[in-house]
Amino acid sequence: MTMLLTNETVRFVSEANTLPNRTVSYRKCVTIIGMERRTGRPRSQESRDAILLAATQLVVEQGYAAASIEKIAQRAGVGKQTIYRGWPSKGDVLMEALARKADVYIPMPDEGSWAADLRKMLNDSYTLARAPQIGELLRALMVEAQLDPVFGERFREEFLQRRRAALATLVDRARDRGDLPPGLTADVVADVVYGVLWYRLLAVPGPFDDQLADSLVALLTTGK
Amino acid sequence: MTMLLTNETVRFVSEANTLPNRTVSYRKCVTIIGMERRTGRPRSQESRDAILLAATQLVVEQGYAAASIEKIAQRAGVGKQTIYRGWPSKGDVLMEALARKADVYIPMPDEGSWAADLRKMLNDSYTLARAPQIGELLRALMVEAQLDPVFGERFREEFLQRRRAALATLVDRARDRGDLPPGLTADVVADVVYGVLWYRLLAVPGPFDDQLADSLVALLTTGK
Amino acid sequence: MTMLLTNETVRFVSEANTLPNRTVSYRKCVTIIGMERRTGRPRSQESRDAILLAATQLVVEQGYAAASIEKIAQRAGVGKQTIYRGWPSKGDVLMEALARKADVYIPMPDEGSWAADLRKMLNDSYTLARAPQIGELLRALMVEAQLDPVFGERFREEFLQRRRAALATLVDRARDRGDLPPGLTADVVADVVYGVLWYRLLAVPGPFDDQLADSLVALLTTGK
Amino acid sequence: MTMLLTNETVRFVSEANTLPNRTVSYRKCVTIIGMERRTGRPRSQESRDAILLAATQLVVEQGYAAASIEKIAQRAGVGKQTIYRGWPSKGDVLMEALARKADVYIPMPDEGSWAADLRKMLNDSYTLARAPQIGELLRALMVEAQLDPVFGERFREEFLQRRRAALATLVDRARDRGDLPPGLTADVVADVVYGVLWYRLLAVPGPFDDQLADSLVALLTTGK
DNA sequence: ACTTAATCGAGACGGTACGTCTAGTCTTTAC
DNA sequence: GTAAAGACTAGACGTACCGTCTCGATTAAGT
Repeated sequence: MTMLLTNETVRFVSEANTLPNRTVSYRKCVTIIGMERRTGRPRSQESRDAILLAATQLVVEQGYAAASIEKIAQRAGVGKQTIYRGWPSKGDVLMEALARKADVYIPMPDEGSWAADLRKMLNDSYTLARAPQIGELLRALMVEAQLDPVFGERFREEFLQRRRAALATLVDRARDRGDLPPGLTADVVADVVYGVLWYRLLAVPGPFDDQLADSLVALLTTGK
Repeated sequence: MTMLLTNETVRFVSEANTLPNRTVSYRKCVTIIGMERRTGRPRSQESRDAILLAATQLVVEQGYAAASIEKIAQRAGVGKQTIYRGWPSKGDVLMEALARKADVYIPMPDEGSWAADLRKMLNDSYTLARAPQIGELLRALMVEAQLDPVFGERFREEFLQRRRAALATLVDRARDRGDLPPGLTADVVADVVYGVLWYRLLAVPGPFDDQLADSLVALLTTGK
Repeated sequence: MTMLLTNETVRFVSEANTLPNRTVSYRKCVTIIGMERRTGRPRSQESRDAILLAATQLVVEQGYAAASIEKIAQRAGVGKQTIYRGWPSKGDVLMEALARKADVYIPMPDEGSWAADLRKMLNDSYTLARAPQIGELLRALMVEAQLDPVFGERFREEFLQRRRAALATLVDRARDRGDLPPGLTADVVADVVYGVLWYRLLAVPGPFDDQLADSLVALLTTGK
Repeated sequence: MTMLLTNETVRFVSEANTLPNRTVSYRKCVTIIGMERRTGRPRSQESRDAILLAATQLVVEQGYAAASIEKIAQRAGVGKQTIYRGWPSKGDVLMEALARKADVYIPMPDEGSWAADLRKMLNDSYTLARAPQIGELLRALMVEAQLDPVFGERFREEFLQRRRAALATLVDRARDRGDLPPGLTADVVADVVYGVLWYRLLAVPGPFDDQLADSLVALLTTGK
């Protein structure tokens, strides 16, 4: 069988097999799924790293508006084409940069009670978002998702929805334990938890404080 | 006959019998079709209106990324300078366009109880945001606030904070009535109400539904 | 009557009236043919001058291959768009630069005899081409004419043919005087005179010497 | 003795021994001068052929500007490196392509008289240049000689000077026979003959006609 | 048969330039 | 006396090539 593998097909394949949601070069993928390597010079991992580092630095130091492809390439000491070859859009660069930065493991606590689970989840998420580099990247990603609808779709599916799904798992577990306040659905919990997170990131300059987390826990653990 | 021929008029004339769908400055147009020409200066308000209309249309029809100052000016039949003269940034144009569109009066209901007040506030806000033109403008404003920090500051103060303040008034009134669940502060209420609103606007493509509003009311009216 | 006016038609009009063969902006053209001026900021003569100077310097100092639009703009302290606005191609920039340099008046001597006229014409032409800056520009123009066929057509019509025509005038006058060797046509004279000129410019690094001019005069004044 | 052989040294050697002026791979050269052959995979003659064919086709079909190394390699089904390995510049590829096409033997007629020799030489040269594929290649070579001075030097020495030398041989022979018009030197003859040839190729779109050849013969055979 | 070594196609690498678009400013003429 | 028109410098966009550099695979010659 002959088959033409592109980044697109690779991404599809990797998702179909529930692989990690990073943009994956076809080279790695074919290694993973056991096919032969492609010809030609392999993509440079050093260049990839330099690009992700440069993108992160620019966003953090000078803001998203200053993070042009041109400047990223220049700071990374890389040709522009190398960026276009590796990612379908600037947003995807940032999404992978964020994944690198915060190894984006989605916390799946099991602390024994809904209140403790929720508290842990909130702490993890808010601590992450409070880190300045992470916060800047998150804001940039949300902006890019609005400016580039195609990337926006990817961002929602690969980033936002996964976090909603993780929270839904906690909710399901709480419901099984009979721990969940009546009338609370996974969607509402996610809307409140992530709504407040993003709203504080984008709309209110101040940081998250523990008091806010306390209030949310109280809100979401109180039966009617 | 003396006649001022520009590339634009010429192209318009040549297309006049076929495809009149180009943007044409009204000034030239009225000359061609024989109406009285306007003289003097009282162009200002019409230009403002045309600019706000053009900005709204572009954002709604083609998305924020397509709404450049250049295109707004062209569609409005206006010089770019007229825009720069009237507003300090593109975000401010959009903010005024939104104000025109939704007459953005901030609802201050007094329905007799915290639950009813909150419900009314939620309904008003979410109905507004659900209107497609308004939603697009809001998304554009939040993007611009991230890209242009100076405008962002203005947007927070003049738009976001006012809405938080209005909600705070309701909370204060409820507290005075002894109606408010214990442990609930105006800030937490605002974070939840507007957090969910913006999160649904920016991060989740689906519309707000009444069920979500119900859940939020339940959440925010239940004592611990 | 409807009429479509473009820069191209304007150029045609200006040529139809045997105006100087410079690329002419429509603004100047309508002035020439008596129409009103256009609105908007006028094109900057200083920018035009800087562009032509920079182009000449780059061609002369670093050779034609180094004379990119980008470098010309940078050295001239000018936006690229200003170049694209003013000339349809890089070749046209060089053609105008040459016109500036050598005020490209086409010598039309009348020395009383075919031999003297020819000698004068040869001296003028070869002296011009021998000047290093002129020679480099001429070589660049001929290269560009090969690389860009559209410009090539313009170059042939507006530059090469005019010089052939001037020489033809001398030949006609000589024939009227009965001064011309039999069997010599204007085309053959032009092919020999300009053929040798361009061949020495492009193919033989050495300069033109007076001896060569002497030989050509002898050749073209001798009856069979 | 150990010696590092490169294409450059090989060319020097081959020229020092007045071998044919084709670009010669060192493999062939060392065979010629009797050294041991190196190991490794031999260069592919099929690739060389495909490259020359592709280059010729691209120049003829789409013009010189379209004949990039990248497109030549792609059309030939060849890696770019194979081209860079075989020729020092694009001009050299074209020079060999021309040699293949027109087997570029330089005609050395001996027709018994200066007039007949010259006529034969003119006919041969002009017939060749009139062939469309040859003409396009010649124009491309002259352009490349201007753009790439290093190749230009090679082109002048290996191509242009050889043709001048051949013509000079005819002139010498004529002078020996007492056949040459007085005052005519080999250089002047070459300047006129090849000047007209290249000028018609580069500057005048029309073809060479026999009448022009007649006129040149008349011009160059007439004593003062 | 096995090693050595240079070539092959392929294609990524850091760069430069292309021609277009927009930002925000500046300068005319028209009304 | 302001508006439209549009030119100005500046710089990013995404694409095409440049000449170089890996890759795995191929192809002889010399063990």
